[in-house]
Amino acid sequence: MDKITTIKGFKDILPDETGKWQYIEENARRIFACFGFSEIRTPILERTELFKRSIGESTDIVEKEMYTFTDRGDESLTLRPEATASVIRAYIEHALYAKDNIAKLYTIGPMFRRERPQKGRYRQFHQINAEALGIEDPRIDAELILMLTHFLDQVGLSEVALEINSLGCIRCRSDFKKSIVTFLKGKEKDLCEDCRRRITTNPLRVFDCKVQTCAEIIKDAPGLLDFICTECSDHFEKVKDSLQLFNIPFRINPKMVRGLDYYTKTAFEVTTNLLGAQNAIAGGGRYDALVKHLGGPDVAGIGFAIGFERLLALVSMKDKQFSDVPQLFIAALGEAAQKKAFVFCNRLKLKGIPSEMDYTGKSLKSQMKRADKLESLYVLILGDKEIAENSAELRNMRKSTQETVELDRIEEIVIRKIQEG
RNA sequence: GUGGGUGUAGCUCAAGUGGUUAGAGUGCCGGGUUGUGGCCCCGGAGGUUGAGGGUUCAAGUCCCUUCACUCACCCCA
Repeated sequence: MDKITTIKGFKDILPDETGKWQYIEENARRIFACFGFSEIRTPILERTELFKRSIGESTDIVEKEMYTFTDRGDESLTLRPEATASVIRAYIEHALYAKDNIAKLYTIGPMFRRERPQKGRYRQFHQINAEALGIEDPRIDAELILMLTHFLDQVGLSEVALEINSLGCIRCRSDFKKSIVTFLKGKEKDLCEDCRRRITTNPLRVFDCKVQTCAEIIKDAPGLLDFICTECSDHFEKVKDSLQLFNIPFRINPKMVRGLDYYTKTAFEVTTNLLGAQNAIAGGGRYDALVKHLGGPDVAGIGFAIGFERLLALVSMKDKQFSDVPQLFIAALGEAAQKKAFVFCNRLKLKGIPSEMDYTGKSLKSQMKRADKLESLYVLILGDKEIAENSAELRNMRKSTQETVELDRIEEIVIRKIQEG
């Protein structure tokens, strides 16, 4: 019989890792709440049309990376490859804009993309997303970036860089696209195969092609930042000014092009060089046309996504205690002692004191070993001798000290000891 | 989808050019102590060498096929 295993690119998150996951999540929740964000949870399965319309038909995600299937009859469904589309869908569907002009939302959960797995890339991966809807002011761009960098700093992430760019609005970007296509016309034969394809699919992508000859050619092309309209460039200036108010270091990367069609104006990425080929640990940007494009009101938006697994890989947390250890382990010897131990052990749990015992009736030595392995603070030794004398031995495992306590008062004594530390 | 690397005990890895019964560390279980953890000492369990086929007197080792993992390209978190 063959073993049944996880499918390619999917991972179990095992008990010794979940503490770290919770630590990251708790920090995100606390900090995001402080910035006025509320949690939203949306389904991981959506109608395929949602992603086609928001992310863009000709993007890699939609063209070849989605888990799409036909549900029984004829409806096409897709496991979400990213969160923003779902959040906006919910925002429109429940008319959240009618309750408040401004909505600040975050969500944490799994995303799915069917790519070849490699370091820092999985087919099921997790993201922490934040979206601010209804604010056009460039200060919110900076505030969101401030929240992101503050969060990364709080969870102990260093050696990361912030890169920003402006992609222009729908109008100036499409003008720019045209000028790039014109520029590349006639030079096709010197471009790599991918870039020849990009001319029709996504000409801006030629900018970050790693092939030497393509880089040479595109070097002389007009830059997006020189091309954007006054409104967009004004917006970008204000974002930069606001970032400087908080001394957030950033680098302008005019070649940064984001992979989703809906981005406009401000785009940003937090990168590292410690993760191999996957250098982006967080990315985001403004998407002022998306809400309307998905059938909602004409509302501005901006958001970011943090790659959970990539973040975890970078955060060193060896000094922190992530798992709860039992405060008391009861080593019981013999029938009568086990019965007493069982009652006592569970009474402590009901009082909120983590306690453990052994049900196998093994030797005291092996029970002590288990208590040690669990890193229990105290061990209560309860045997026939103690039962007969109406007492028990209470051992402090850290200090290796031990004392005899009255059996009738053990509950009270143990609780006091534990509270004293 | 394309290319490289790697598959041996739960985990990390050994086994010159093919050659007895595939080893070690760690972890697990037990003993050394009739009822006391860690350190130390001793013992035990645990393997279809990823799978299938081929060459050979003989394959963990060589050849073919296949699968898995992994890194990279593309793209992205």
